[in-house]
Amino acid sequence: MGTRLAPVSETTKPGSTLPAPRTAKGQRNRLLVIDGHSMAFRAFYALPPENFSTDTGQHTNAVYGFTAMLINLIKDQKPTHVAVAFDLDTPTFRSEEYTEYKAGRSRTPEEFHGQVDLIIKVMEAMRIPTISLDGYEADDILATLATKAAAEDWDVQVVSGDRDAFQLVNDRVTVLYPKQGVTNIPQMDAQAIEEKYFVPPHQYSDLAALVGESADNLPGVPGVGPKTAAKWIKLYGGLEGILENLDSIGGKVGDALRAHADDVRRNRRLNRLLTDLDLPVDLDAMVSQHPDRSAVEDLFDSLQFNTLRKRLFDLFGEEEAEETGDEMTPPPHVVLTEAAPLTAWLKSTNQAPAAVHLATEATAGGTDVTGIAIVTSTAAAFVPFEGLDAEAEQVLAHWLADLDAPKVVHDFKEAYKLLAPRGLHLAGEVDDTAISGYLIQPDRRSYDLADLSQYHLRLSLGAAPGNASGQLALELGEKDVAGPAVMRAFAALQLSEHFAGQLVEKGANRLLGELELPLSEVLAEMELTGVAVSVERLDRLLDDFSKTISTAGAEAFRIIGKEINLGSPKQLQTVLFEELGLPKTKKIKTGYSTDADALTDLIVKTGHPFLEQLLAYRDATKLRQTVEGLRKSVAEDGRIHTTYAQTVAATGRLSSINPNLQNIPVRSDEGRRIREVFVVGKGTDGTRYETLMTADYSQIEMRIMAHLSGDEGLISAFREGEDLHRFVGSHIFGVAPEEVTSAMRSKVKAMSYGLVYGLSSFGLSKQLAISVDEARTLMRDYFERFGAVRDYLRGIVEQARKDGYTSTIEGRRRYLPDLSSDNRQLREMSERAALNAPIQGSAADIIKKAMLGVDGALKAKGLSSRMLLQVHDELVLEIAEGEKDVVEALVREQMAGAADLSVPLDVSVGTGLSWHEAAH
DNA sequence: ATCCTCACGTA
DNA sequence: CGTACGTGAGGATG
Repeated sequence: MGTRLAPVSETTKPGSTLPAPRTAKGQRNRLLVIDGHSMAFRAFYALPPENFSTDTGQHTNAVYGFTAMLINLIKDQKPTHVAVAFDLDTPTFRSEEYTEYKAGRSRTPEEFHGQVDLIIKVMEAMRIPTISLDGYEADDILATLATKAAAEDWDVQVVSGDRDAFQLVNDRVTVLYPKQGVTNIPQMDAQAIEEKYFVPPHQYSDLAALVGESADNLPGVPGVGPKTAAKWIKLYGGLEGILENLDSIGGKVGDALRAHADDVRRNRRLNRLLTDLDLPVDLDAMVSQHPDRSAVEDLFDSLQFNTLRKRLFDLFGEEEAEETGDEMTPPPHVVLTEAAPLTAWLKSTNQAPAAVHLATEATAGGTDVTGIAIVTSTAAAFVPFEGLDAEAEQVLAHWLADLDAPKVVHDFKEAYKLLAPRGLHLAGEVDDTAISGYLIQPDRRSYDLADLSQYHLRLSLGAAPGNASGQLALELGEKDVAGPAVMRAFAALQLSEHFAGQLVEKGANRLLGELELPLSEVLAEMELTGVAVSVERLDRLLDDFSKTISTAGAEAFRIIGKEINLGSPKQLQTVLFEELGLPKTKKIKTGYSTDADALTDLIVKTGHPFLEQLLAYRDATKLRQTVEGLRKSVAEDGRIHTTYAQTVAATGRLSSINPNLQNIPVRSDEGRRIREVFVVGKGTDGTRYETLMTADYSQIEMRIMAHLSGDEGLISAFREGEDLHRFVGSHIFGVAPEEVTSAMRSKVKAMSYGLVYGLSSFGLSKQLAISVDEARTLMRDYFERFGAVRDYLRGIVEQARKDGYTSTIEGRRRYLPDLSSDNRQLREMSERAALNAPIQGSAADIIKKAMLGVDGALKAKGLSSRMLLQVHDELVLEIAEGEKDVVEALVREQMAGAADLSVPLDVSVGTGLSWHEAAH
């Protein structure tokens, strides 16, 4: 949405209604006005477009440079008022008088397109007015504003790359004229102009009329430069005097002047900036405001301006924190260390929802809990752990574990894990604001409490406790532990109330209460448990892979006759494409790709021996890297404790970090050896574990596709337990199932899975190394046989475009606003996401439900076996002695029963002493 | 120190 | 010109 304003016919308000020229602080107002197009162009040429583009191919170098410049200017100049003026593409009075005006400029480069609109959007998000006026140039707007503001005794800074602005300079007005790029913008005051052009600012336009301005395609008098022009101006008191005394100027330049006198008069008419336009915006509307946080978040997200976002928020952050409204403060808190008052306080909450936030402190070993803040809508308390008497701890422990004491926590799983080692069990969770925030907006970058509070509540929490400023306070012995923790608990409570309505509106309440919240405790337990590894095996693998690396590396160096860093794509590009002169591969941002696909291609084409060694080297380094990471992650207890991120994947999947146990190699033999290091653990409190068990869904995504599309063919294939790809292949190729060759089967398999991702015939052709024609025929035949699949896929996108979101079988939504973007790449990306989200997301729903079921069944039966890992469609369990059969039965039952689809959910189960052995 | 790009592992 | 992730190295930037 643009803010370009239509020309106005009414006169603007008289100057008397302008705001007082002085701010409350008694300082003079400072207006910063910017020539938008001119600075956008400067920024464009200062930064290489190829380094600034979004994933969708929109170039952003001008937007970036402009925004960075603006942030710097605001920081340095501290204006009280800001505005940006833009030219329109319509004719101006200048081009109407002189058709050649600004002609001869080279066409705007392709990469510049769209960037001015984006700059306007940025201005909107920053709450800076943008002004343009039909028939006039931005410079005229600047001149009018500068004149008005100066008349009110304001200071004015005009930012423009156009020298015509120099005529505006006076005691109050300076011009910031970029020398080079957009970082070096010297101030041009009267003195600077006089030094450079030998005339005072008010006569600069006289001089420019004589000399000419090539940027505007205004030719001057041949042979006359600034020095001559200045001499004449001085002599005759200005251009008027010169033109009156044309005849008395001698020499060749005198003749030239007489010959071009009309040009000079025209130049002077055109370069005079108008200072009396009727502008539709008052000066007081330009008062500097804080950016619209959420708009900036969203916009900078799509522009991928991560650094700038930080710089912008840093700039406004401090002030904003000061301005946090009084209504957004927690109730005053009491500090409770004794049992009686604690009991009384907890009782007085009357079982109203209480937000719980842990005060923590970073220690060498990790994070220590120092106390707990408990905040209800009417009261707040802080319970420090130090000095807490045993009885009080009992009271606290009881309350924390009380299912009837409803609690709001931000990141419940983390709190649960922090309390567990102290023997404290956290229960009664009614909301986790990280998760509810995620369900409402599943594609946010961060669900940090401070970010969410800022975004949803406009509440600034300030820096997280435990940073540098906290440290300083600690040294001074006055660290306030309770205050920040209470504040954060309060923020979580506010957020929870804020989210309640939205959750209902978005149909996410059940998903939260019945799936995600209970799951967070299950995940917490899995993370605490961890998975046992054999350090000996890890070390052996490290050795083996290192040997392969040295051999392959040495051989690679021998072949090319020198040593380079094989891990540097840049150096590889030089060797491959320049020195060895191999054929070019697919283009990437920084040149030509050296990825495995490209290298394999090159092997086929050239058979160069270096490539093979390089691939072997790459393989081995990747594997070693994985092993090294695992090695570093082994905890004291000999187990690896991953962390599951429950609010990261926009589709509803979990992700695994520190380390990622969801991407342990499985496809190659060498890679699979890594799965041998994950072993059954020893067990502790009397329980002995005998084996690992893996249980996975077979072809869950295709089954969901069959269910959602209702395709009779697919459904009956699954119901009859046929080999899906063979079945589909026989239909597409028109042969009996047993006549489907492995080549046919793999084509069909690729296509089936491709469909789930929104694969195009082009993509299919590339993946199968067949012609686009053949791929197209293949797809056509597929859809002919399985028409409901095509209808379903089409319907998904249509529905999502209409609703703005897709839904999974459990009602989990993914919002896809870009489905109606006019940027094709953006739109098509969203279309593919729309195809995939219901399927991937439904699979995520199903396995999450299954995990709750398995966990519940294990507990109900009093078994000691436990879940360790989840890898999207697979669960890994550690089986206690004698429990194998009963666990296998319950796992099958719970996993298969996690959803009621029109096709069965097949589960395959295996056991073994290592993850590798347990695979099947 | 911090950010981005490339490459590559999984489902 | 196939979705969803996380990690680490190199290299450019501050």
